[in-house]
Amino acid sequence: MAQAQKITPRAKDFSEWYGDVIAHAQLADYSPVRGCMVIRPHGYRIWELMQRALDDMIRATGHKNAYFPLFIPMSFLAKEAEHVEGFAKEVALVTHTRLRATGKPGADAIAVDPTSALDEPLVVRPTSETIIYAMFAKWIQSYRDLPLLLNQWANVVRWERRTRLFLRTTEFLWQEGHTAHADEAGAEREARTILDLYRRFAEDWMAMPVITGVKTDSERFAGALRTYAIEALMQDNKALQAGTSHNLGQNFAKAFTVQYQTAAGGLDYVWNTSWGVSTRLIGGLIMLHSDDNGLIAPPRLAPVQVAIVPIWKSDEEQGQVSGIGHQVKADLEKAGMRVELDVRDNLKPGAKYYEWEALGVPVRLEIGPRDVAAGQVMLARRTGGKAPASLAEVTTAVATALEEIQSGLLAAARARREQNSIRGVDKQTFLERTQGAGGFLYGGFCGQASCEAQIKEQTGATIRVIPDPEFRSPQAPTTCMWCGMAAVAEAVWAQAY
RNA sequence: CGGGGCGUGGCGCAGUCCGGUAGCGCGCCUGGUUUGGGACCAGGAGGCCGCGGGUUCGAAUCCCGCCGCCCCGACCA
Repeated sequence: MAQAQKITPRAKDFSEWYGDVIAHAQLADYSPVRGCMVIRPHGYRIWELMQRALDDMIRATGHKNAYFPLFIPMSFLAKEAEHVEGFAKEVALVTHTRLRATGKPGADAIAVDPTSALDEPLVVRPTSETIIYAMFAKWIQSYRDLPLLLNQWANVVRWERRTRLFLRTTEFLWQEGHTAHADEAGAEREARTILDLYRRFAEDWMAMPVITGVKTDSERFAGALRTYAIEALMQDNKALQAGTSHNLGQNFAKAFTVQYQTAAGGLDYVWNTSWGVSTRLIGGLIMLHSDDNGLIAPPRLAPVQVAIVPIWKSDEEQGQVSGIGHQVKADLEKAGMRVELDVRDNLKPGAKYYEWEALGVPVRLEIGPRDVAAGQVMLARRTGGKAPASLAEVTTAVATALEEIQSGLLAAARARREQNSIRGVDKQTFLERTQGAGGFLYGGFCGQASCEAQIKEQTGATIRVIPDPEFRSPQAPTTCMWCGMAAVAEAVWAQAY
């Protein structure tokens, strides 16, 4: 019996499983350049669906899209002290503009033309604060120009030492929002609005429950006053920072002289925010929902929501079930669903099932002669379960299934997260969990950076966030779970991607 | 940058210890029979054995040098 290459089970090796799922679901492939990936059509479609939903939400909150250049003068990066510090070690530089033929054979046939050296090297953007605020300085004169609310969809490059498909690639796609406000309250409100937007997107579209909160200084964005984040817990009990929203204060405004005249006639610096989510979200989606049979895509972001597999023996049956398949496909598409009809005749139905499962398709409809006779189709859910559905009401049945799968995935992920969250940890429990099962560990924090650093060094766990009130434990911890000194806040620790 | 693996048809691997001119499974192509959970038969296509040197009558295999990739850590969306 022919068997396709199997996906490594999660329990055996989570990393291998992750890579296998991506390969089997045809989401991405390794590129010839180390650390870069090719996003294949099935993976890119997920990104497009994410983009569409997020873009609608970003517009609905008053933001406009723009596009800033890939190249940034190197000197710009130096203008904000913390910012350089944070990114200097991972930027790609353009130093020359030409190659020349050498007349040598093979790989030596071309070489950098030394006469083409740039006077000032260009940085390939690792993020766009510097170039955007340089432009803001030109565009903002008066309080009447504020707030300025922009977003861009772009690629950025960070020369990370170690990469991982979707989670940390040298080049990645993202959206980065950049705004300017007249006062601190405006910037703070904006940073919070976006954090909430990200949270809604994660939960409503990705079926990914997140906890929100503020980062400690050590995890703060380079150049920001405060960094807020949404954090999700993956199936292996490691945390994923899924999105960040920064209140930049006046740091960049001062570095790039972004000033405006106040209503009273004075001159003041603007308050900025920046925020982003990236193709990393796709990695989160994979690690959150998928199983040993491959991807499980939440219906709202599934490139294919319904796969129809006709089953036949004779030519006559083939014509019949295919005909009904086409009809069902048309009906579902009319209802706005993304549908594929699998009429390939070189594969048995079972082989097709495995394929569509690996691709993460939430609902599969099987139509065979027996179903035709009974006026029904078989509706199989990627998350488990198979039942007949009347042909007359198949659209409703599928729509219901998709909604239930979507909400079921969110509920399951939330239950798993809560099961793997421990509140009120003491040092002993903390050590046990970080060496073993992992998960979100809630406990008191003294606020000392040195304590935080020691915990990281000894356990690999970091404070993911100081959680927002909604996520805090009913009883606030009074002492630091590590050093025993008075706690200034409750923190959520985890080992993270 | 440290640690561990690995580079052999598209993919996954065997062959390497003990040199003799490349093999298996999947996939692919053609034809036929099949089709309710990964079909079968027959015929076929496809390989600078990572790269460069060396030893040898002869190198995937031995020696020297290089390069690359994946996984694990330190750094990060």
